[in-house]
Amino acid sequence: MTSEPDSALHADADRPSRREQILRAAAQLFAERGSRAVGVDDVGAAVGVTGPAIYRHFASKDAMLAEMLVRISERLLAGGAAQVAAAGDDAAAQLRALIAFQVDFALGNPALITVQDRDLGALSDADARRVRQLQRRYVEEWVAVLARLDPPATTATCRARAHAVFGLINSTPHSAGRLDRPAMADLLTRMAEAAARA
Amino acid sequence: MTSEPDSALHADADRPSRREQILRAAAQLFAERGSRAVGVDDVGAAVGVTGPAIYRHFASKDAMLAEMLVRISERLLAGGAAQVAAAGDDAAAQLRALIAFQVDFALGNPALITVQDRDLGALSDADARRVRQLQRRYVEEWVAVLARLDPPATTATCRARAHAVFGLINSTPHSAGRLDRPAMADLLTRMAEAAARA
DNA sequence: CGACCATGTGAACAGCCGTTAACCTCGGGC
DNA sequence: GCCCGAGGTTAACGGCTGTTCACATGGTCG
Repeated sequence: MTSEPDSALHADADRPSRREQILRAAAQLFAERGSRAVGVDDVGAAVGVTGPAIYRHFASKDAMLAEMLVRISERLLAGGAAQVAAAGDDAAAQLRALIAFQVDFALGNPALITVQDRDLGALSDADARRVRQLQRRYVEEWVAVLARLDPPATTATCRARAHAVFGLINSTPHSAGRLDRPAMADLLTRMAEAAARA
Repeated sequence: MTSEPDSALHADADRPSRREQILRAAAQLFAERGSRAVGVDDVGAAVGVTGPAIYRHFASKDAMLAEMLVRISERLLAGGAAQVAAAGDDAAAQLRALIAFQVDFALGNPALITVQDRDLGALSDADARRVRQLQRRYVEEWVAVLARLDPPATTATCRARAHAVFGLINSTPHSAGRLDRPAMADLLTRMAEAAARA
């Protein structure tokens, strides 16, 4: 499930493997219409192939979605941890780093953000558990930083704060387009920092 | 489509009409699993009837969803406009009123909030247009207030700000439970006000 | 050269689910 | 007392769609 010779070798190459093409196209379609409303034929057509060809690369449509969501969660968790580690011991700097990271991710991968919190429910119990665990660990990264910034606050409060900030930043996909990316990044960053301390 | 003798007469009575029961149960189920993953039989079972009985009250499953979303949008728009009107001429007070209103709505109707932005895509083009128009008018309510509070800001910026604040407040459903409602309301209100001006 | 594996195709299957049809029942007005 | 409409029920249809199957093809390696 975790080891894929393909993706390790040329995942983001100029000519990504069919597998990667499919995952990307599927993410886009899932974000637009919802995973349940997208047929296997649609995904195939998006990469110039018929529907059943998908099964040469994935065990099932659900497996596709599962891999997609697990990857996102892993990228977020790894990235978040890295940001905190790289920001030194200053909690304020850590928060800024986390926010910048999340803003960048959300603006750079609107489709993934959308799918992640819309289609989590479509996963099998086992897969959903796995994704939720990764998400929780990512949230804990934030909670730890927020707790250091506001010691008297309870953990529950910090968690709620973190979720609210996610909501703020991840709202991007719903309002995309009107502002160019740098301006949007700037605005979201300022808003998130203000909200995180309120 | 808009006139319903039933709902006008005893919509929120102690014993709501079957229609209302169905709409409520459906909202709950749709929020939990997504409208596409919920069967007509599930909705029926939730109110103690069989699936096809639904068709005595709604033309189709889609019509159910449509009515649900239109109603939410209308409630938000009407409520928002009322809040602004009642807050007098002070833009800051208007913003506070809008935030309090949205926070209250989100905490009081988490299922509706979830369904509204997850299942909009499942509507027919005509219905989707109608809902989006109502939503846009509600957003404009916010944009007008935000513009008065920060005159140099462009309309696009204000719109982005409004969407971000919605994201912040509406994140509630995803993090519900850990904090009791008054505490959550307080936290979200403070965060939203801080974010709206950043 | 020949065998093989990866990849793709079109056809067919199977199950789910929205919707309809035909039939029941009960409470209330002429 | 009878009729009728509102609201339910069960059974059945029909389409959509995930998945599988049998078969083609083309590059690669022995």
